[in-house]
Amino acid sequence: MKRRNTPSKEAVLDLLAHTGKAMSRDAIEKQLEVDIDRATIYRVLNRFCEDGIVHKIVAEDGKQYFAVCITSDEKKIPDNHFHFRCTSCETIECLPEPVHFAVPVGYTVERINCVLSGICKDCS
Amino acid sequence: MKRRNTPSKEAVLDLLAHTGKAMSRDAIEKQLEVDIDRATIYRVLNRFCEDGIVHKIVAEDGKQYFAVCITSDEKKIPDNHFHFRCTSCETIECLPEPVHFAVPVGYTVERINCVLSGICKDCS
DNA sequence: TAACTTATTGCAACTTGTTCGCATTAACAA
DNA sequence: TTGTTAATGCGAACAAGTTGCAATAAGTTA
Repeated sequence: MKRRNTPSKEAVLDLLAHTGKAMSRDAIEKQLEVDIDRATIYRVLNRFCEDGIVHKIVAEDGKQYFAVCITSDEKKIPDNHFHFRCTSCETIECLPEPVHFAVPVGYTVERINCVLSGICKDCS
Repeated sequence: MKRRNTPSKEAVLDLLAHTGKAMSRDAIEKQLEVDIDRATIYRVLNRFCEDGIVHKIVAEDGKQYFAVCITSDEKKIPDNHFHFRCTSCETIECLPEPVHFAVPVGYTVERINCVLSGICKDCS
């Protein structure tokens, strides 16, 4: 199933690329000038995830947040990185800090979801 | 407000202590012989969290999981530790692996929520 | 042991995040 | 220009978690 370009996809991706932070569906919906349906936003975002254009983080509030993956050219953010969730301004950003871990023998890690939360530099 | 001992609290804590893993509310509810209301289970668990008896993890499925905190005597699990979620047997366990991280200046970390997911040794 | 205070429970209703079915619309290739 | 089918909007459905309230029961005090 080949992908098609639509105004919705473009608007969402533009927004994510500009803010640079990880955003929840309702944050995206609010910041968009155009009105896009809830379900559509989720579908667009999940498609981006499948295509490796954005990645999804689940914070301790149980909500999904989406952020663009940094392209390999200007790779400032490693594949496995920490995320920082500011409980004051309610934003989530990707930290350049890579996640190092080791698991006991026999365990296979397929995905990681690491979120540090607290107060960011702008709010402290 | 002083805490009271009730059969519900005891049953939930016993279960968590025995399995040693982090469990979701519905897993707890299913494994209990006694019938305890959804809301009650959440209230019991959240009270345990407040009292520092159990800790809460939010996995990438957006659900809350609760596990007993290891007491300081036999401290095998450090305060900040990784969690491993097996997507096959759907269990979450605390790993002895501590989480090491550094944040940019100006950031204050108050809580961490780190979950690795994949296949555990029993399922591989 | 009886009376009393209030933490705890069960129930039902509610909120919120996310997904799904389906008919309609619109990319884009032929 | 036409045809295929991916993408959308809408409403309903679903699930996790919370909340209000009246009823129950722990544990303290008399």
